[in-house]
Amino acid sequence: MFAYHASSANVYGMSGLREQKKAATRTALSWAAVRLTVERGFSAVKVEDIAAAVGVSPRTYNNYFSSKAEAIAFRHLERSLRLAAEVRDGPPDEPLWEAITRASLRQLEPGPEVEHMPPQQPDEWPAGRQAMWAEPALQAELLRANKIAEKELAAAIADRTGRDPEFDLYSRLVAASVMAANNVALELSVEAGQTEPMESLLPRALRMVATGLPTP
Amino acid sequence: MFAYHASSANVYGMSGLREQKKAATRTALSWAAVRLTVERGFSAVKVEDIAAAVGVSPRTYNNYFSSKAEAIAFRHLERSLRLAAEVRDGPPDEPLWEAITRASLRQLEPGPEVEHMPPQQPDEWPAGRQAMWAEPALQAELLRANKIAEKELAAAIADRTGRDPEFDLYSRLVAASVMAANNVALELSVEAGQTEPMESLLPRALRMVATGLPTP
DNA sequence: CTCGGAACTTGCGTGGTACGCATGTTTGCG
DNA sequence: CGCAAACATGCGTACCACGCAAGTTCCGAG
Repeated sequence: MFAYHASSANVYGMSGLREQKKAATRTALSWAAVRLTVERGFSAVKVEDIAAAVGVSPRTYNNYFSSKAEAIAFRHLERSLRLAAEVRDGPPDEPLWEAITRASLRQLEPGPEVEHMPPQQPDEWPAGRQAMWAEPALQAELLRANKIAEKELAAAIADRTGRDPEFDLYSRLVAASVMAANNVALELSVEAGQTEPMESLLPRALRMVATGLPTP
Repeated sequence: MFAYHASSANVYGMSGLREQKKAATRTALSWAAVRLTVERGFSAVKVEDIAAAVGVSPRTYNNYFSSKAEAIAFRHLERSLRLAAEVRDGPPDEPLWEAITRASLRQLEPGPEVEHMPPQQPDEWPAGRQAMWAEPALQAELLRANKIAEKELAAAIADRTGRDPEFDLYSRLVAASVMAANNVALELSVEAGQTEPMESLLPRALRMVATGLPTP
């Protein structure tokens, strides 16, 4: 919880050398956690391994993340928070749903950390990735990351439309529905047998929730 | 994970005396976990306490639930699964969104287990309840329960509308949006300062996601 | 430049959790 | 009635989260 808040602060303002180092360590830990989990499986990865892979003590690991799942979900959280930030910082005259669609599509682009991409067996990556998502403890933490981002998104939407972010039903419903559309599109595209690319599936889903879901 | 699946089986078919006892024990454990957590706070409750309150060994507790959070979230899961079941088992000629609204409102009614209601200090209950929901580990597990129910709901909707529950975008979007509306309405009503009762807030939210969310 | 305090890292110790395994007990069914 | 499967339990193990105190690094004021 603390780690989450501290991190979101780092995403925006990291002035000193100290904070840059902290952000780098947190990112490295999260990335190592993901990589090792995909390679070996969740329960086969010890906290000690993750810490060792980054070169810090296990105790330090727990200063950044309060659980194994949180470390893995951190990258997902950052991506989701970028969506909210994109909506907030986009051109103010842009129609709301255009901003949302643009921001959602932006999430698909790989972040700036993929340069460290070290999958030694890229062909084994998808299977491990799928196994990772199937882990209950992971699912729970990823959903929590989504909800944190949803709260930010609701605030951004309330800002844009000049509403009280605290008590407004519309902002919250839009935020929740947008996250839902994103998740549904992602799940569908991950599952085998789906041919439609995210670039068209995601806007389609967003248009559906925006215009309504009458019984067909 | 196993506990969740076994339980959903019990909700529907529990024929033998054996299965009834199992269901009773699981419900008792879950209820004890909730009660103790509300009274004392999450981290102040040991697994040992929950097991002792029900009269089983700590080891048996872990045969039913694989974590403290899972036990607490179990009641929430059951309620959410009832929503999906209501939609599935409602009159087939009922319009989809009417069925959804009816099923959602049905969730608000207290389940059949409230007869065991033992809050000794009912005035302290709301505060403890709110503290419980604020616990990160709990949030994560509750969200996972929601997602499990969402999957069931999507299947029920696909059934009703004669679609393939596996690859259909519409069913999943409706299910996800309905859960989102339920959650948003619940959150708003729980937070202080909200005067509108759930009985009108929830249908309003559902109508909004059903008919669309254009920029106001 | 340098020095003092704040922030960060680390090792140690503690309490708690999850679960495999083996054993005794209960239940359902032929 | 009696057996096989399911279940409860105790024990032991590995792991994890975190408080505390000591050492180390960084930043900025003087």
